[in-house]
Amino acid sequence: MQVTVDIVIFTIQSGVLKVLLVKRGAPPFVGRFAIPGGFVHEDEALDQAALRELREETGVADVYLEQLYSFGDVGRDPRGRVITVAYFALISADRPLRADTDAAEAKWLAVGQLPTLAFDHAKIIDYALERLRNKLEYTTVGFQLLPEKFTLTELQEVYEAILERKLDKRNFRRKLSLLRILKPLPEYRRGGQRPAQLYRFAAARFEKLRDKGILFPF
Amino acid sequence: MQVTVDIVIFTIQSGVLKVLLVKRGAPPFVGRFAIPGGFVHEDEALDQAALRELREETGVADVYLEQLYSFGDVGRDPRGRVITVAYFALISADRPLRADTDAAEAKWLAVGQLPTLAFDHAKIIDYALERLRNKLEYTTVGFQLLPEKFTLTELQEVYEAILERKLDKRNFRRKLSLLRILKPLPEYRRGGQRPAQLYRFAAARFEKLRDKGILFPF
DNA sequence: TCCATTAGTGTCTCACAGACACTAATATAG
DNA sequence: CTATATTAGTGTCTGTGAGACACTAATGGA
Repeated sequence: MQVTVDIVIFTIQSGVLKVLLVKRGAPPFVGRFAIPGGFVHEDEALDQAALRELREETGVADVYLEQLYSFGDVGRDPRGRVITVAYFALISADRPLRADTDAAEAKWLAVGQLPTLAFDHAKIIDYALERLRNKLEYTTVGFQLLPEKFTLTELQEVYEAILERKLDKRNFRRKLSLLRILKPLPEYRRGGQRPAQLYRFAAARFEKLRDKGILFPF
Repeated sequence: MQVTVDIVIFTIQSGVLKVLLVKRGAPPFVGRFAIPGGFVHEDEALDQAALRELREETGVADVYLEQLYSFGDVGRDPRGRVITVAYFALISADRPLRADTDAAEAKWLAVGQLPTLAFDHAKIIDYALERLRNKLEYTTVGFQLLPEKFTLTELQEVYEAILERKLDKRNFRRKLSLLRILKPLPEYRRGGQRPAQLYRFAAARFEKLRDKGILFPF
């Protein structure tokens, strides 16, 4: 029995949630898009395998990565019995992928408009999306999709892109300020119209809140 | 690479949350308790393998069963590289296990007082417990641990056993009655002092609520 | 300097969570 | 048979947080 890891890698580009897909160059499913992944080596843990694949495909290392679910239907890979442990990862829009040999055929596609995918990867992405939407409501994963410094509007756009609905600006900001997990910086983002205050995520404060059982209310 | 499924099976006995464990008769970890499990066959899906193991170990079939997490550290099985897909199952207290050949050494142990377990099974149980506590708050898994007909006090005791804290009787009942997912039966449980009304779970109503995004508030 | 655009701010209402104490129905002991 | 112990069952009040809602502030560009 063979075991692979496959990784659903999300990012947000211009307010649209996208997944990283690679075009397959070898059978089966030649020419189809698939999520990046590969076989687990004999001497590496599952998480390590996922990290390795992520690094190989994107060149990035310190990203949010979490195991999603294992898919093991009998016919899911025409080559034989292959079980895959799916992961999902979030990377911020400001990190360009390295234009690598492997990644030559890698593309970011909007989750709303995916073509027919290889294997059962459509199902895996659906599952990842569901998990992402749920986690958004009680964790801080949303911040993983932003650069270190961001404006409140940018943060709100991340939530709106993932949840696929508009949020009220005043309510959104009120909730965030009650949580006290953002640190305002003495800097502003200029270039639009009125300059917007930049913030960074204060992870330490969040840890304390979570220990008290206070969750993230979106 | 070998793949197993392991199943954390919970039940509640006299108000105490228990896990089904089997004493190992063969190396490694002879004599230690482990959660039931076994190798995934070449021609069966993961879920099927879990169902089969569950049936073999307990003799019960239609129970709540859900994939938990996959554990694949390199050294977790001294026999070699074995990845396990862990499941968790809930069975109601009124279903006796068959006293089977396999189950000769099977025992229900309270989750609070477990001995040292084989493999990484302590970690797996911890993870299952966490999942169970979380799911209790937004799903109806609690009902899976009760027989078809039950009293409100019995239901509350299930919640208290899993969450390890006392709940207020009036608040508990008010919330349940607002959800309208219980159907009162024209029967009473006698034998204690004042007879208690019996209820059954009205699954159809719950589905509607969940579709509307209304969650389970405990 | 006027206008278009994006940033930023407060109140009110409603629903739900949690704290809290007594009455009702039966079983059992004397 | 009566008293007592035990478990079942019920309502109110208060505080917190979610969601609906509209205007002013600061800048860039025409």
